[in-house]
Amino acid sequence: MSIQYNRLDKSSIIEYAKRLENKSLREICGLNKDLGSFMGKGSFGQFLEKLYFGYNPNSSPKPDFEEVGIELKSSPLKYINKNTQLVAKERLVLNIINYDKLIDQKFETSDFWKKNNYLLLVFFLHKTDISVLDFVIKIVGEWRFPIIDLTVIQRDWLIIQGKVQDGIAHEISEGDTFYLGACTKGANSNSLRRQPNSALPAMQRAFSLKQGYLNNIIATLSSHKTEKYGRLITNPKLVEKYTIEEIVTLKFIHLLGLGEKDLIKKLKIDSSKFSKSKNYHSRLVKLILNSIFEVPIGKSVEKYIEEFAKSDIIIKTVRLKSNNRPAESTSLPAFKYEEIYAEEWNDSELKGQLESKYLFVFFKYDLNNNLYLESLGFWKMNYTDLQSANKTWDTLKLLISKGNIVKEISRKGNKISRKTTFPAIKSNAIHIRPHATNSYDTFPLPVRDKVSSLEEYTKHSFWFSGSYIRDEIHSRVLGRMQEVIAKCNSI
DNA sequence: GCATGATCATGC
DNA sequence: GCATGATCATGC
Repeated sequence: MSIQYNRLDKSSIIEYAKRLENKSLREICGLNKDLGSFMGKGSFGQFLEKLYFGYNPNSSPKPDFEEVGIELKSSPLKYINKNTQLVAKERLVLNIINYDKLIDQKFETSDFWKKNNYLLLVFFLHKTDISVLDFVIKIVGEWRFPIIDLTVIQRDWLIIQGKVQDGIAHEISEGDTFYLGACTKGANSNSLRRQPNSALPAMQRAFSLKQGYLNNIIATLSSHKTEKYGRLITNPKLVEKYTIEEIVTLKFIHLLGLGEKDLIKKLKIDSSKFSKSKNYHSRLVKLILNSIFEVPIGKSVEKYIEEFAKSDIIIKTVRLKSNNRPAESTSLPAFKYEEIYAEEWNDSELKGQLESKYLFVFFKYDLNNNLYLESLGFWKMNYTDLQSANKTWDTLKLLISKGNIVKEISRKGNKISRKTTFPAIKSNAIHIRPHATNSYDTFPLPVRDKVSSLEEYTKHSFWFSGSYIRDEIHSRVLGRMQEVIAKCNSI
């Protein structure tokens, strides 16, 4: 095929790219044979550049279409909600961070901004077991960051730069930031890099757009856009003055210390429909958030409030006893044994969950045993704890792959109770517990369990341990909230 | 009173 | 019918 566009003309490039929609590379490039190795994560992008746009993939710090400042990026999509909705399969990985150069840069003239301020995005539907040449391209469009997002992104960039300047590039986490992350690039010790201001090596990282942010881009570019969003940040002036964290905290100040019943009364919440549910307090918190942030009925605050959706915020509600110990540990969604068996830590679901940004809301029992709203705030797991979670995950994976799940079976009448070998609560940040409707609610095992001979086992999930919530999460959230309030009071 | 296994109400 | 976000129940 011939390549028909003009590198010096923006609209010619965009128009040419648009022709990809609803076609595969094989179709549009008229290929009738395979081209060797098509596996590997970046290969779609490489073929797109080489076969369709006719230039060789490079790792230049300049945009791909240098003359007009456009950077070409491709990224996989997947279907969710029973194949009705297309969403990003993963974050969008941008340029690799050069730690040495980053520390002296200004955002406006940084490598990140020079390369990525004007993106041409090609989203394709990912499928396993087919050649990348047959992936169907679903959405093509140009993207420039809206000014209101840019303040958040610039602040994110500064947070990442700050960690590198402080010699803690090895402690960077995606949970540090809202829209722009710094994700690891490469899976093993070959991916370690030198960092300035510290002798410790750091994982190689690249700037990336969070999955939630990408989903917002997808909804915006997609012609079927029906999603409506609400905003925390209603104008650029607000976000110049306050961070997202401060905006959320300030909205809550007048509710802190209020008892459950007062909150329900004050915000006119109807909690009667779920008063017997075990997730009562979580539901109550969601309704409180809906009321404060004016979320329409039937929508969730995580998906409706644009800033939460774009930064993949996970909301958790905890009841604290008067000694600050949580009444219960906090669960993550149930995992599939087969997935743990098949995945590596760096691509694991757990790592993704633990690198997220959380919004924790704490209720506490007063001396009369009444619950009141005590504190709230954003939290992300630190580097050391993430490493300890990695060990817990490794242990679990080993047990699953050896079929060493059940330690002991006991019977009482017709009730069977089983003890597992799974990592226990101890002093660990996370542990593993059942998470099922009952013990017959199971997921298949990749390897038959040796003791019980079971081929499927009660659903389990990872839990944040009670002592970890008290010592790490709650104390950080409370301290941070007090700092934020003090700072805002002084403005 | 904690650790651990078991289970629940509800929404989509 | 299952995922969700938890709490309940029991033994040590």
